[in-house]
Amino acid sequence: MKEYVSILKKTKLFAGVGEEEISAMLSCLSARMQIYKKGDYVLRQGTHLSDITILVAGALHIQKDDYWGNRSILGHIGVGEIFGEAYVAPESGVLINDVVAIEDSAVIFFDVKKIITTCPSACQFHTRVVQNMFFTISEKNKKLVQKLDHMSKRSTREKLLSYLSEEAQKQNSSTFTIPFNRQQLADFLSIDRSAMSNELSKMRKEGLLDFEKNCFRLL
Amino acid sequence: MKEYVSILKKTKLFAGVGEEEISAMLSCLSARMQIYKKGDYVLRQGTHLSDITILVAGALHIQKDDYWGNRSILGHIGVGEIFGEAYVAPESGVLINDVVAIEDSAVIFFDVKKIITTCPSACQFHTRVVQNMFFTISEKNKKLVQKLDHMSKRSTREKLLSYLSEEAQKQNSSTFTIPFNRQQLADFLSIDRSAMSNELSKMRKEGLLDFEKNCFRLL
DNA sequence: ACAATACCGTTGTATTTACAACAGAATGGA
DNA sequence: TCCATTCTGTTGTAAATACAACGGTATTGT
Repeated sequence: MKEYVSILKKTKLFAGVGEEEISAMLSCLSARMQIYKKGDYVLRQGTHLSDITILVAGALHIQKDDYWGNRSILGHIGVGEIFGEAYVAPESGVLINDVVAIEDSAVIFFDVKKIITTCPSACQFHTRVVQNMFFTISEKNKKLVQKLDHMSKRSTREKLLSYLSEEAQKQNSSTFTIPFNRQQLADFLSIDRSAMSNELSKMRKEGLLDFEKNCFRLL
Repeated sequence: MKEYVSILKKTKLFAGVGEEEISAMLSCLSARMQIYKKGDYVLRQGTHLSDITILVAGALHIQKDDYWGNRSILGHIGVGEIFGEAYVAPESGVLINDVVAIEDSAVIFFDVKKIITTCPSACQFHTRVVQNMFFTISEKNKKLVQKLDHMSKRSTREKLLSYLSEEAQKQNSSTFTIPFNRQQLADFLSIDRSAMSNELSKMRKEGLLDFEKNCFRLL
């Protein structure tokens, strides 16, 4: 786990906390790490989770497959992001999505109860981490609201533009890359892949945008 | 504000805290209350918010209207529920939705920073409230994930069944009422009202469910 | 009590989307 | 390098949805 402390230091969860304090807290909070190969399930729908988790290497998708194999992707988790935050409350029930490694990945699990019930004055930086976690979950919340905003659009084109605009804004550039291939983007926006490809082509013809692979530019 | 302490006592945010402690905390946290008439805007898209808010009377909708007057409803807030939790983080930006009173309502605003930065040992129950708020935001998070689950369904029928099933489960009964009229339900699920009415009728004919006004029964 | 308004279901038509199939390009492994 | 696999854009058709319009029924306010 030691090798990832420098990664943790850069995350929002540990913002303002030094590497040594992080190391100390890892044992104090009885954190455990797990390695996954591309394609492995990190968490499975229907199971319980009482940990908060943070990705320190690789990338994950939070997704769900129905009976007919139709997949819908709830979100993409990059290095430094947390997940499982919707299930920290007691009686929050079971997971309603799978979490899958789309690259070789490493995940650290923290016992949530230890984080929030241990007296914050125990470690000097504990208070800070509690605050950070608070804000992180709130940000996550906003992300979900934004995704709902895309999904509430009625047409394929509107959904695409809504999502791409947000990415451009988030990456602070009209040229940006997205963490999805075509099928994944379609599954993320809950639209048909071929219809989406079609719409992208039309928009390119109309001069609204340009793209190559997963790199896009809004015009 | 005094008259709503008994309401606050029943909320998840103040679970485990007595009425007297709540009264004490209200001033300690410099809470302020605001009254709204049906139809009033509680919060407006594009503005900043650094408070966490709790509804103590009435009902609210979190919604958004586009240029053409098409409305989409993100969520319904009932008495005891919090809102604005997605914007407590510093630099979380401006609101992307309006919050509107759909009945005469009363809202209490708390300064988030005071809640989480004041030393939790100051008031005996402060720690408890911080934990409660933590869990409440997490639950809110789960709610959003569930709504995304409905919205990711491809057809009108699937969206309806997904939503109605969740309501039945939440209210622990196959007979239940929903807090929306038809137009609002359509705006909530991002589908066409007439198509929805049509689909509901079909499902009733098929014996899948029954309904009258906003009272439904799954069969 | 009555008028005005809002709500709900229904229908028909135009538009959009889903689905299936395919070919060329890119990618990855042996 | 070559073969198998995946990824992407395109097309045509079937199916679903959006939109507009309408009448009947509640609801509201005066």
